[in-house]
Amino acid sequence: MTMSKRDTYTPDSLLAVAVEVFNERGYDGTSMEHLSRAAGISKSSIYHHVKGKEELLHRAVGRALDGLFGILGEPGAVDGRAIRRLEYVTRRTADVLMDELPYVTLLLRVRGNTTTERWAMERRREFDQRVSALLRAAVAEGDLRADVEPRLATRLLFGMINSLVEWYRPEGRGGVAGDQVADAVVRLAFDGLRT
Amino acid sequence: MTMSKRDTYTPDSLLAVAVEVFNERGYDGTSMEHLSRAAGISKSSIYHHVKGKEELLHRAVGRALDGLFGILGEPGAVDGRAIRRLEYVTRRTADVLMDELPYVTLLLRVRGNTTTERWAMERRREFDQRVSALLRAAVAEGDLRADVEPRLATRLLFGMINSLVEWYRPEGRGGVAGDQVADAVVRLAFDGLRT
DNA sequence: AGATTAACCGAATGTTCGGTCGGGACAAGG
DNA sequence: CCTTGTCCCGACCGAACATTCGGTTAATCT
Repeated sequence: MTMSKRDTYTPDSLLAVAVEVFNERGYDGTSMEHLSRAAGISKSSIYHHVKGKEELLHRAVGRALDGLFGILGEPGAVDGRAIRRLEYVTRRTADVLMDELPYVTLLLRVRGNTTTERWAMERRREFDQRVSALLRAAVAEGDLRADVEPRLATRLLFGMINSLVEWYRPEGRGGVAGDQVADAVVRLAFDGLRT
Repeated sequence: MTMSKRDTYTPDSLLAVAVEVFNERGYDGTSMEHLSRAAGISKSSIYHHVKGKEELLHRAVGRALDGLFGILGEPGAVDGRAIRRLEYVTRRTADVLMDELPYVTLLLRVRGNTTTERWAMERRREFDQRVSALLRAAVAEGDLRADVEPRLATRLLFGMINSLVEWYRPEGRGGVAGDQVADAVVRLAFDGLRT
């Protein structure tokens, strides 16, 4: 049987706490003191698990980016007609956003003040470009409206999806199920609000 | 003829500089030192024009909120069928976002750490609720799809519009004209991407 | 039992923060 | 040309900041 070890922090479990605080107060607005209080250990103990504040940020945005880029390798994003692949990526991006909500939230808010933040922004732009290419392909195949510039359409599409991090809260009281949210995203994005 | 006065800052012209820096580095990530360098005057001189960092934030978000609430009083937002009013508000919100870009950008990024930020968040929620009511009315009149929860639809709609602040840059090189952007927003929101 | 080590802490480090203070330059009005 | 008020500066302050350090505790290993 499994031994019950002392209840202690790992870099990852500490990360989970830190990311919550980062999202509440903003990365720059969060002090190590805030983190220590939220984690229930002293400020100096945090440095036993991670090198510093920026390592926590790096781990968080790295995890978010892994989730997003993972989508692009899935069969549904690789095979089939472009519009179907775009629909798939749209839905799965919404899924990943909700599954990895705090990590992606942090990713979408970095402003480029540190090396880590600039790296995150660059990788994120890369992801956007991959999706933009998909959208252009779908326009070329005649399945998407051609009267809106593809880059503009991509940005508005992501704007809609990414806004999830501003208001979506998992299940529980008053929370809509993730499936319904993802459905709504795909429906509105492709067919619009009108009857 | 008019006298040529000394070239000097007013609270408002200083605000314009400050808001740019706030948006680049984030409010918390911006020090008074950063502001002074960007404005070309010393840190202490800033305090001659404004009471402090937070007053700059307050002025900025106040201006953004005035712009947004102004829309709700315009004839196009008051008279006519609900779907037309919603379309009007959607387009005008996009317009205001682009006209007052740096100020609205700051508004959409506050996280609630200070009194000013919490006040801004509350007034913003108020605006969202006014639009949400409009959307519900349009659903009741049968002009909008009923298979997506109105609150959810409102959030996704705003998500799309508000994303403007993340990428729209006025005219100039590589910048699309504001009119075309607003057109695209309304078209995608109401009729979707599909052909 | 004794040695090792991961997990932790309180106190202190140097740095940067938002903000203050006393004074200097300079235009306008007398 | 001398006051007055505006605009600005360098020097400074206490507080808060991220990080380091020397040492303590308590599991685990031999």
